[in-house]
Amino acid sequence: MTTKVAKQGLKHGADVPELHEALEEFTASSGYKFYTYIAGRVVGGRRITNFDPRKSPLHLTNVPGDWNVEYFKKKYCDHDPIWRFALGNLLPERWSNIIRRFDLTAKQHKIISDGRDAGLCDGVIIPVHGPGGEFAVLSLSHSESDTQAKQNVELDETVLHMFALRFHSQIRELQEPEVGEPPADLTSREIDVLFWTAEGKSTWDISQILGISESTVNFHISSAKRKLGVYSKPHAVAKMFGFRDRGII
Amino acid sequence: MTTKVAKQGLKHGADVPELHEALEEFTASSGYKFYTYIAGRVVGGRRITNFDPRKSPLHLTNVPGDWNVEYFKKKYCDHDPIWRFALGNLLPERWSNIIRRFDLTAKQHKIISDGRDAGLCDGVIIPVHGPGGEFAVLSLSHSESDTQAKQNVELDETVLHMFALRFHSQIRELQEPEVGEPPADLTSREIDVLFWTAEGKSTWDISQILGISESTVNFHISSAKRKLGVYSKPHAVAKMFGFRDRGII
DNA sequence: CTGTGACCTGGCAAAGTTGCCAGGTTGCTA
DNA sequence: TAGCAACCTGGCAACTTTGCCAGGTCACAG
Repeated sequence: MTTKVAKQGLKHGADVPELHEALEEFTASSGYKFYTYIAGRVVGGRRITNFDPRKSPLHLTNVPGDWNVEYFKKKYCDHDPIWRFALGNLLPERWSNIIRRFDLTAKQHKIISDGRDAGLCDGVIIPVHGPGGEFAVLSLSHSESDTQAKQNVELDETVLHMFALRFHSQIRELQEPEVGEPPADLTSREIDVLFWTAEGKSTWDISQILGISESTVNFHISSAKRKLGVYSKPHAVAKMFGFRDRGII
Repeated sequence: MTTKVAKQGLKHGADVPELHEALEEFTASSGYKFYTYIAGRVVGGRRITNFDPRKSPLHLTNVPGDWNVEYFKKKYCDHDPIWRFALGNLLPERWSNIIRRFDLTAKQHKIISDGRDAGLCDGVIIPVHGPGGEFAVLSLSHSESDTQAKQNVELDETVLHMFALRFHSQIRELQEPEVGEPPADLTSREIDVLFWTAEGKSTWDISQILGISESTVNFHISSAKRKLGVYSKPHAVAKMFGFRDRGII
C-alpha cells in the first residue's frame, strides 16, 4: 500500500455521494469492515456541532443498527475514551491501545462494552483537526479483535491517516463554499485590539496593555467592526477566528 | 520516497535537539534548502503564541539572517498569504500556487518580495492543526523557483505532510503535558445562546430567535461564562471554540 | 417523594459599549 | 510638498451588558 492508495477515488471536484463511495471502497481495500466518518466543530470541549446547532454534524457510516444515533443521543461522546482521545490527539491510534494505556472509569468501560455488543470490537481512530475547532474523525473497525482479523498485510496507519486528511479536506470544501464575502484587510492595530478583546479584556484594559487611550481602542475596534461588516465585539471576535471565513487576507 | 522516509529520525522519546537534527536531515533528503518550523496556539485568528502564552512560539529554522525575527516583529504574519493559507487549510501547498490562485493586496505582494530578497524564493507550506487552536507550520524552501531547483525526484507532498505531522506530534508531547483546564460541560441552551452571540445577535435578538425572554438569555449567558471562567461575551465566544484539553476522561 | 439540574422569568444599579462628532501626528510615496 | 493611510485623542448620548437578587416549572433518579 503506497501513498497512491491514500488518494484513490478522491478526484478533485467530487460531491458528497462520490466521496462517500470512495470511502466505501477505501474501507474495503484497507481490510476493515465498518467505517464512521463524522465532521463538525468542537463546542465546549467535547461535543461537536455543524456550527449552526440547528443542523447535525455530517455523518457517513455503514455501521448497522442505531449505534451511531444512540451514541450521540445518550451523549456517549462526552465520555467515550476513543472519542476523547481523537479530540486531544493528532495521529491515528488503535482502540485496543487506547483502552490499554488509560485507566478508564466504569462509565467508559460500559461505553466500550456497549460498542462491542453493537459489533464494534476493535479498530483504529483517525482524528482530523482544522482551524477554529473544526474536527472530524474517521473510525475504521471490525467485529473481531485486530489480532484475529485478516487485515491488508501492507496496512499502514500512515496511509489511513493520509486518506482521512484528504477525504476531510475535500468534504470541507463542499461544506461552506462562502465565496461571496470579500476578506477584511485589517490593520495590525485592529488585530491587536480584537486579539485582546478575544482574551476577555475591556477597552480600558486594552488601553493599558497597548499604552494608548481608551478612545483610541474604541476607534480601532469600530474600524475593525466596520471592515468586518459586524455590529458587536463577539461577532467581530468570531469572525477574526475564522469560523466562517477561510480567506487568506 | 516511501512512507518509511517520513518517519526517519523520529524515534520515540526523542528530545527537542534530537528532533531538530531529524528535521535538518529530512530537509536535506527532501531536496529543499531551508526549513522553518513554528509551533504554538492560534490567537485572534492569525497570530500564534506558545502553548504557554507567556512564552514565544517554538521556532526551529536554518533560514540565514534576521528574516524570521523580522517576520514576526513587523507582524508580517497578519497579512502574509502563505501564513494565512496555512491557518485556514489542512493540506500542504506550494507557495507559487497560493500566490497564483489569490488576488493579493499590495501589502501582501511586498511581503512575498521581501521574502525573495531574504533568499526565500519558492517552497512548500505544510499546515498542522491540533485541538484548541494548536497550530504549527513546516515551511520548506529554496532560493530558486521550484521549476529551476533540483528537488528529490521522488518528492511527494504526501511524504512531507506525514513527516510534518509526526514531527509536530513528537514536539507537542514534549511541551508542558497538561496546560489544559477541564473542559466546560455546557448545556445545549448555553451553547445556543453563545452561538447566536457569536453570530452578532444582542440578548434581545436571541430572546426573539429562541422564543424565550431576554432575562433568560442573560441567565444562560451568565451560566456559560461562569463555567468557562470568563467575564465577557467576546471571551466566552473565543473560549467556547478554543478549548485545549488532552485528557480522555 | 425528595433532591438535583436544566431551564425559565423578572428587576435593578453599575459598568461597559456603540456610533457619532471633531481634531491631531507620523511615515511613506507620487 | 501634497496626498494618503495608519495611527492616535477627546467627548457625549443612547444603548447594552454585567452581576446580583428573587422566584418559578419540569423531568428524571435514588
